[in-house]
Parts: sequence; structure tokens; C-alpha cells
Amino acid sequence: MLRTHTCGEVRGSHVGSEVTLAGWVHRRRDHGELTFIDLRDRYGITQVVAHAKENAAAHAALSDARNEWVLRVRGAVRSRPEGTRNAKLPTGDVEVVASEVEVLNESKTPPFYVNEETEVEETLRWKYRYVDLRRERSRDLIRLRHEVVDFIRNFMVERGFWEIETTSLIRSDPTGARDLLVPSRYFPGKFWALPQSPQQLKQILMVGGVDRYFQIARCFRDEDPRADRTLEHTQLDIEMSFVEPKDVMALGEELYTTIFQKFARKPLRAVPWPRLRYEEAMRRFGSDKPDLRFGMELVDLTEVFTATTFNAFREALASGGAVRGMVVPGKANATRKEIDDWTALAKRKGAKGLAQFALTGEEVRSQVAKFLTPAELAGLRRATEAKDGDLVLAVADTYRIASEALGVVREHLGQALRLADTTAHYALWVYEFPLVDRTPSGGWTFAHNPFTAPLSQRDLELLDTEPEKARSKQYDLVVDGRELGGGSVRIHHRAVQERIFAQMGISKDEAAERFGAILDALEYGAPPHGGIAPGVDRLVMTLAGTENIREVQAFPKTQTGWDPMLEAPAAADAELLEELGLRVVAKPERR
RNA sequence: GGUCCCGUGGUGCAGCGGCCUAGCAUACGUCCCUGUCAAGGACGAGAUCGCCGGUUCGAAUCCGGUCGGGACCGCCA
Repeated sequence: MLRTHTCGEVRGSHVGSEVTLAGWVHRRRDHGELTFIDLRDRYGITQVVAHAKENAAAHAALSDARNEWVLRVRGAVRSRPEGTRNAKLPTGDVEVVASEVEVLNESKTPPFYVNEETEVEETLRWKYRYVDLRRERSRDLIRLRHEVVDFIRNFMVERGFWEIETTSLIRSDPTGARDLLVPSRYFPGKFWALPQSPQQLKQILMVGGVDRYFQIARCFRDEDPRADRTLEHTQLDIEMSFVEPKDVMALGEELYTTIFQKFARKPLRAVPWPRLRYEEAMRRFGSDKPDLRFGMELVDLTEVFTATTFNAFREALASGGAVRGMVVPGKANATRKEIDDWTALAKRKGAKGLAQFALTGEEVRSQVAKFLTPAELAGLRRATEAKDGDLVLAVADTYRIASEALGVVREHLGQALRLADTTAHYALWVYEFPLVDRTPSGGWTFAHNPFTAPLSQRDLELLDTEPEKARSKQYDLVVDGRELGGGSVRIHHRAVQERIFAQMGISKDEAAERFGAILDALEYGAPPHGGIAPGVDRLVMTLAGTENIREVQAFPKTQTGWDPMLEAPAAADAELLEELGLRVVAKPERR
């Protein structure tokens, strides 16, 4: 090693000994004949000092050095003179008196500050990520991610899980997100897909008798990014044999409770975690990933308005819908703009409008009050238990639309009105999800994943009569209103799997064509099995309190998938394209 | 595919029709300085205001387009 110690470990106990440090010039303080340098590495910062009259060569070297130069410094550790200690640094009681300074490398003036926590435009940070990673905040996030993953590995291995790498070149499937494709040289015109998850592979491992598998798996999907998702992300992929949903939830809960205890900045509220059936989550919160950091639960107002003459409500109820409501505490004085914003949110979920009732004294102010009877208004007040000064919001529509519309408004208000308890994290399980969901075109699709098992034989049979009522063995792990992961107990009989595919309009032949491997495997003694796949990026985001997934990835890309550092994607060599049997047809003038 | 926001010396911001010959902080360069730790002091260099076009006597400023970035909708089994 070029060093004997790191820049973070020099302490009073080293006084008198000679050390050699190597690191980057964090800051230089040049007093003429006396020069200080803060030498920085991953571990910390140590002050190096040199005096012109005591060691002219070392002093000159320190004085000539610039920020981000890489130095190797040999010298004696000594106590700092009384009154010059720096309580802000762990190494602040001592300093290294340079006897020999070697410049290992110079550096251009960095494109942005390494030694200050100022905001820098992201593209610049990603282009110079090797400079950015030296910054304290970036380093801490990447370190946190490492520590979390390290903990996960130990946890899983201790419990008998095997870490198995699955292939990254799999078969493309049109369901779900757009695949990222890799062309094949031996099969011109054919492509591998990068896995959106190792779902089928891990199930096949169960058929192979692996019993307990995990992987820190890179997953890909070619969809437009958001703040919390990008082209590639990492999931903790887990699968176990001979389990029921509660077994996987117990494992996940133990793992995540420990992770939050060890790594989160805030305590995890409610252990054991609440477990809400999907139905209850929708009923109480209008969301399948409710934020439990605040209340404002939804209320059913259908009873209040069963006999109403108000058209908007009456029509919704007549066609089997519901009137659902929510109390916004203290917002009877909501502004026009606020109401408009909330209404727009509700409409995005399909609501036709958002009725407001402002409770001030005995009066109920509302744009629809004139259509309602005094008894109905009194009933509204009773059912919602709203107090003076409160605002009641209501949506009349199908049960689901009314609930979800209020759910998004609730979510928004939790943030906007700062209702959420920010002193803790709130975890929960949502389980017994619907098995299938309607497509916009009126057909059926899987609610989560086509391999999720029906909750019971009866739920499977419901597909024949009332598919939307069929429940599944799906469960989601939710923290602070963010879905951190989901899983299920899977189908382990081919016939059941084919029945599910049939519901999606996929024939036996088509299923065999697209999902042949897993279907065949189910015929060779597939054990009951299930698992979960929590997202590692979102976990780290939640632990660190960052709202941006790029911050927790080592080499992020922009919203168009552009990598400013590697300048990728880029054109491929013509010869390579020829070998692959590819010809570029469209050539957009991007970059 | 769409909506909204942003683009000004290296970095972060201000300026939003003429007082701009573009301001501030910091970084950068030279010099001074013996105990600093965001060291201090003096001086200096550094910007076709993303790009193209338009309106105007006059555009960093207003308008249109375009490129890039971000947030969101669609999309995300």
C-alpha cells in the first residue's frame, strides 16, 4: 500500500508515530510560510501542515498543490497546539507534519465543488460522476446502498437462501413494459430481451428443488422514467418453496424491520406491521399503497344520499355506484385554486367532479347545497363526523373510481397540508389483491403478475362468473405510501396457469409459445412456492429520504436514457450491424 | 404522444424592454501573509445570456420554433 493509514483514522493515540497518508486535496489554507492542507479520502479528512523554515520542500509542495490533486504525505502525527483543535473533525485533535510530499496526480480545476454541498445541475454531476462521487452526500448515499445490500446478503444467507445469478439474456414478451432488446449474431433478426425481472427463472429454480433463492437482480424496462424509476433498477429477488403468503410476509417484515432499525434516520412505526386486505385499503384510503403517516380516512356516504334528488349523486347510485367522502380538517376556507387543483386530481382518476361542503357554524356552504335537503346535509355532517371549520369532499361514481379519486386527493393533501407524521416511517402489508383487472378495451389482464395464484379454488371459479371479485395470493410491502415491493404465492399447476392465461385471452397454444419453459416445468413436480421482489433503489431512497432514484444509483442516466458520462447510447459499428443482420432505418437527429 | 418548469462567466444565483459597457457569491490566476480549518488581504482574468428566427428605434428580457435538463400525465405484467 502507498499508505499506512487512512485520512479518517488518525487520532490522539497516533501522536508521535510516523504515518503515510494518500488522498485528495480537499482544501488548502496558505499562510505564506505556513501552509495547511486538508487531505481527504473515503474515510475522512486529516489536516496536513508544513512550515517553510522547517521543511522547505514539503512546504513548497503543499503550497503548489491545488484542489483535487492526489498527494501522498509522509509525516509525524502531533497534537495540535492548544486552542487550535477542530471539534468538527473526528481527526481534529491532531495533524500530520509533512516531512515528504509526493504528487501522485494533478487535477484540472473540478467542474463543480467537491468540498461544498451546493446544488449542481444533474447532467453535469453524472457526466463527471467520478468527481461527484467524492462529494460527501453522494458518497454517503452510495455507501448506504452498499451497507444495505451487504446486510441483505448476510440476512438471506443466514436463513439458508442461495444467491443464484440468473441469465440476463432472456426471451422477449409483449406483455408488460417495453423490453430492452439485444440482437443475436447467430440468429440474425432475433433478439434477446433484458429481464424486467427474473420471475420465471426463479420459479423454475424452485421446480429445481433450490427451495430458497435470492438475488440482487438488475431489472430493465424501456419505459419513460420518473423521479422514482428509470430504465434499470435493482430488486432483491426472493423465492421460497412450500410457503403460504404469511410466511413470505413474515420474512419480509423481519428483514425490513431490521433494515429500518439499522439504517433509517427515523424509527419504523407499528411493529408488527398492519396488514390490510386490498378491499380494506381501498375502502379506508382509496389506495392500494396507503400512506399511514396521517389519517383522513374515507367515509361512505351512500346511505346518506340513497334518496337524493341531486342528479350527479342519484345517477351514480342508480347504476350501482357509491358516494364516498373525506374530511379535510380545518379547510372550510379552502381557496378557489386549491379546490380546482384537487378537482383536477380527482378527474385524473376518472371522477366527474369533486363536491365540497364547507362547514362553518350551523351553515354548510356548498356549490351543490341547493340540490340537497337539510336532512341530507345533517346526515353528511353525522356520517363524516366533520367539525366546524372542516371541509368535506365527496365523489359519486363507481365505488372504485370514487375511492381512488378521493385517494389521490388524500395523498396530495397529506403532503400539501403537511398532515403526515414526519418523525417516523410507517410500514404495512396490503394483501389479497384482485386476481385480474379490466383492460381499457374491456378485456382482462392480471392485476399484478400472471403467475400469481388465486386465493382459493372458489376465487379461481369466480373467473367464470364475476372475475373482478376473484382474489389472489398477492401481497405488497408499502412504506410511507410508496410501494417498496410486491410478491405472491405462485401458481404451481399448469392447468391453473392456463386458465389464468385464458382469462387474459391467451390461448393454450399461444401460452405454450410464449411461456413454454415455465408451463412445462409446472408439469414436472413443481412445488408450491412464492416470493417477493422489493426494489433496492426505492428502499435506499426511503432510508435516505431522497426523492430521486438517480441519487442512489452509481451511474445515472437522464430522462431520455442518455448517459452523459459514457455518451451512450451511441451508433454501432457498421460491420457489427452487418454481422447482426441489422440495418438502421430511422436515424433521429438526437445528439 | 402530451402538459408544466428551467437554460445568464467554472459552479450557484440576480437581472425580465433602454439606467446592462450584464450584477452578486464562490471557484480560478498572481502577489502579500507563522496557527488556519468555508483562513484573511490586494489585484486580475473569465459570459457571443442554450440555439435559430421574429416583434421593436432598441431584446438576456416579449413572441414562435428548436435542442438539452427536470417534474408530471400516458406508459410502467
